[in-house]
Amino acid sequence: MTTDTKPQTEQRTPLNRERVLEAAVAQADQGGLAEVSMRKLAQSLGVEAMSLYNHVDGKEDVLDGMLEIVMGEINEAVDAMASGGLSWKTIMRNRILGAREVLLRHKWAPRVIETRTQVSQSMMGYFEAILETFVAGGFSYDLAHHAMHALGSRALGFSQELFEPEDGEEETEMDAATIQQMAAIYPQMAAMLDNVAHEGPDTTIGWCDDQTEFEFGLDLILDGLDRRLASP
Amino acid sequence: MTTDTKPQTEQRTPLNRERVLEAAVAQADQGGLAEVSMRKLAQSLGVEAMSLYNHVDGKEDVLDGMLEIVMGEINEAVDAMASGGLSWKTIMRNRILGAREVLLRHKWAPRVIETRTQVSQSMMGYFEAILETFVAGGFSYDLAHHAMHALGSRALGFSQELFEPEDGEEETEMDAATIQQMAAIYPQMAAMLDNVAHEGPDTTIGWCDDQTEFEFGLDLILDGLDRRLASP
DNA sequence: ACCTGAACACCGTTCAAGT
DNA sequence: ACCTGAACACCGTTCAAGT
Repeated sequence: MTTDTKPQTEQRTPLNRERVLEAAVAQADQGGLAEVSMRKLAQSLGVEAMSLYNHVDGKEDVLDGMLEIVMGEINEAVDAMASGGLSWKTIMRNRILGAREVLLRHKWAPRVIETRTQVSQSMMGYFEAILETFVAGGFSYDLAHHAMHALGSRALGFSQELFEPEDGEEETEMDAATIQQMAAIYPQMAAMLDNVAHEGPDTTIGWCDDQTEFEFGLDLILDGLDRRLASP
Repeated sequence: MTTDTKPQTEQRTPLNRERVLEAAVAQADQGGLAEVSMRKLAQSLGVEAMSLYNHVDGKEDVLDGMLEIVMGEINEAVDAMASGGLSWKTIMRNRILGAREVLLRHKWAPRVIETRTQVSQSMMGYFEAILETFVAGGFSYDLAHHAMHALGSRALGFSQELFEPEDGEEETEMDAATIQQMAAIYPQMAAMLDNVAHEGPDTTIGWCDDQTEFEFGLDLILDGLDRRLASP
């Protein structure tokens, strides 16, 4: 090993925190959160699981770090949107829909956010910017506070969908027999499904346009806030 | 063993699905979801983990069953509230706040709901009743559909709180130094915290009245729906 | 300074064996 | 019919040992 040629095991970049976290994000983006175990993550980096502990404090630290990357992307995408001349409502809408676009690239992120026990720096930064927008729009701190609670996870671009199949899962197709059976027990549900389904191309439980529904709910809240701002 | 006296190992009730699920709910209510592993659950029933598989299909089936119990409680508490003469908005509000009360007794339930891949019978029943209320209130199926998406998890009585510490965790107390340090980086956040904190008794991150905030957000949405109903 | 192997204390689950 | 012990394939993590 006195030559300059590569040894048979190529490990020129000697692994560091950043590379570990980027690998974790890539892994989760591709195969879901289940693919991010210390062992599988190490394997994807060509190393043993125990080596990761030299660069990272443990599994929780990996998840924290993954979110830092995502929040970084969000803040980057969203800070450009606070251009002057627009109403607080437009700025807020753009910001939140911008955050949503980033989260759609990292579908695992909401589930990780929900399990954090500490608010991270970058998340605080995001909410500071949100709050700035409210205050600049004339909100009292009290109303701004209510507003942030009312938005909840919608501020970050996601909402709890209760009928959504898991990421990898396929949507449950419904044949005519199933629908008829359902109609007997849940007549209103069946009628609504029938009504909405006929507007779309196919008859599935996943018949909803997530983007449309997200914007409907968001606008409902923003309009509501606008009204309380006008007449407190 | 020909006598009628108890044998030394008392196992007169010979274990069944219902008892397993009830034990699981009790376990989770008391010690959190982490206490519901097949092994620990079995131990609390005085039995080996493998015995559970005689009454239950596996861990996922246990979680499904636990939710069935919770949804049963919700439906029971809530069905009494559809009394005639009240506006759809009042009925809906009472229903949802009723569901919320049940979920406050089972803090683990939202996290389980989020991980379900199939919509259960009792959950469908709940949403059927919600939908009935909308329809009886004059909603088109289209608007009712939007409304249910807009409510999201709020329909069941919970909303994604992003700054909430984990159930067992203690709230992060903030001393004057921390607040001052925070004020430098997040001035708006600090100002809002300061403003809201002075209304309450103590200076903590958990300074928010969850019930008040939940109702604020809920009313924002219900009022918004009312307006779209009046002028479509 | 970084990586590793063996080990520990947990998971959920299967399967053959007991009564 | 119900329960069990041993085993399998996974977790996250610690610790002493290697280079």
